[in-house]
Amino acid sequence: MDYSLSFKVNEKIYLRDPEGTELGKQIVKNAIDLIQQLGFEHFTFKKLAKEMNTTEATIYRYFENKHRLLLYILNWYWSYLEYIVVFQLQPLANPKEKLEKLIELLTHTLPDSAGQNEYNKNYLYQIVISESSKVYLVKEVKEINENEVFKPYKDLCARISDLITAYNSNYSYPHSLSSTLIETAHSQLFFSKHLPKLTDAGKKDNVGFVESYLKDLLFKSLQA
Amino acid sequence: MDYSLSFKVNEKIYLRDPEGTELGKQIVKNAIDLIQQLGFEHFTFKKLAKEMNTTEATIYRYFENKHRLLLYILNWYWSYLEYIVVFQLQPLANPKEKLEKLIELLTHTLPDSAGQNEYNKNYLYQIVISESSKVYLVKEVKEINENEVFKPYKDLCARISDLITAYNSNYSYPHSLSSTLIETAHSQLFFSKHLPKLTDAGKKDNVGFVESYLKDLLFKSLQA
DNA sequence: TTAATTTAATAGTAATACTATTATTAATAA
DNA sequence: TTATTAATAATAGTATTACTATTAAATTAA
Repeated sequence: MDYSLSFKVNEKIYLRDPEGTELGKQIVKNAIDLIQQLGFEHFTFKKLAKEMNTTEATIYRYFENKHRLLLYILNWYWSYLEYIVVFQLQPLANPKEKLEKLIELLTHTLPDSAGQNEYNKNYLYQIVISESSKVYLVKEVKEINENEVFKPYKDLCARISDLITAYNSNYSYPHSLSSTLIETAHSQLFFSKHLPKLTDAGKKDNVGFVESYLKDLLFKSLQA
Repeated sequence: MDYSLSFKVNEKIYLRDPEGTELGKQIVKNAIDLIQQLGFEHFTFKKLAKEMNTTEATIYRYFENKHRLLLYILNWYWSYLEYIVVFQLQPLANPKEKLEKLIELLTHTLPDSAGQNEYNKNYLYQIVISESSKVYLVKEVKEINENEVFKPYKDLCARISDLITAYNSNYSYPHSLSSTLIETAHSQLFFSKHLPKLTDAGKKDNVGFVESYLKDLLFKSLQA
């Protein structure tokens, strides 16, 4: 098995493949750092260019705009997460254990793998929590979706859906429950940190709290 | 009982109370129409001013920026929704009926009430679905939250939490479940319309689908 | 070695977000 | 009633952002 771990992100997302050049990889790496630092609204190509000692125009040759760059980063994340889910659940014996492990993966930073790419996984997960919904909550969602750029998210969702069905084949909402688990992991982590009154989290261990809450939600939903 | 239905929105949100003048009311009304039409990213004060035959600077005298204007609109929505929830559930006999009615309210456009204000409730609900998370998913959330501008959302959440506890006093996550129901109502409605593979919705009646899904999620979570 | 091609930088423009100043209108006091 | 003050809105800006056309430099191919 040829073990080259690279995720071919849908080429409709970029103008020029950032994986193809050193400069391209640096753009993505630095973008992850800067988006997490500034937030997506305050992130601009000019600031990114300055950070990298290059020019705005150079970045525009790789990505049409900052929305596409964010979409690229999230596609990479969703693809990587699906890969991790598949490989980390594979050795587990039964559907229940698989689902428990899944929740743990959904609520944590991506584990590092034998790593060519050197994206900061913690920053990446912060971006996923705070910025990911901004790639689809836009008026242009229809046109954007036409190029299959949300496929990795849908694939991940379908994968989780299969795990759910394996655990309880009578459950009627496996895809909705999958997307709810993903989205709720993010929103509850965000709320427990910034707007704790919207949760039941205590002062410490937000991650443990969200994990418990989601496991409760999941397994009660799947009770016969 | 003096039945003047006006929601005093936290005055930290605006520079000048839009309820205080005819022009102010028109700004909010037209903003709701235009944000729903263009999406928040493409909405600008210049476009709003043009729509109303006034100037950008005039709108800046009411709201510091478009984020504050969106926050104002959502505060109004959350306050109104809490009011509707209280009054529509009050006559219902038992906690189960109340929770069922709650889900119906969460998944539908606000009902019109004996109405001075003439905001378009359908547009308002579309904004809630597509734009509401953008008011808190920002780097400045801490500073923004310090002025209590998310209080109506927290109050609504606390109110729902009480209904949950009334139904099952042993449930450990009433606040988180409340915010999950609210957020999931929006995301599942959005997904079933624009990214249906993330849901189990059929071709028609998305609202009915989301309603069923949320009721299933809620009552299974609260099973003894 | 020259020509073709790729790549990146310069130098823009149009739109957006916001503000300082001035003009106009309305309210109040003399 | 008129003068003064205060409130309000419009004009005319600036700085930043988002994006592009053109040119220069570097690389590769003939």
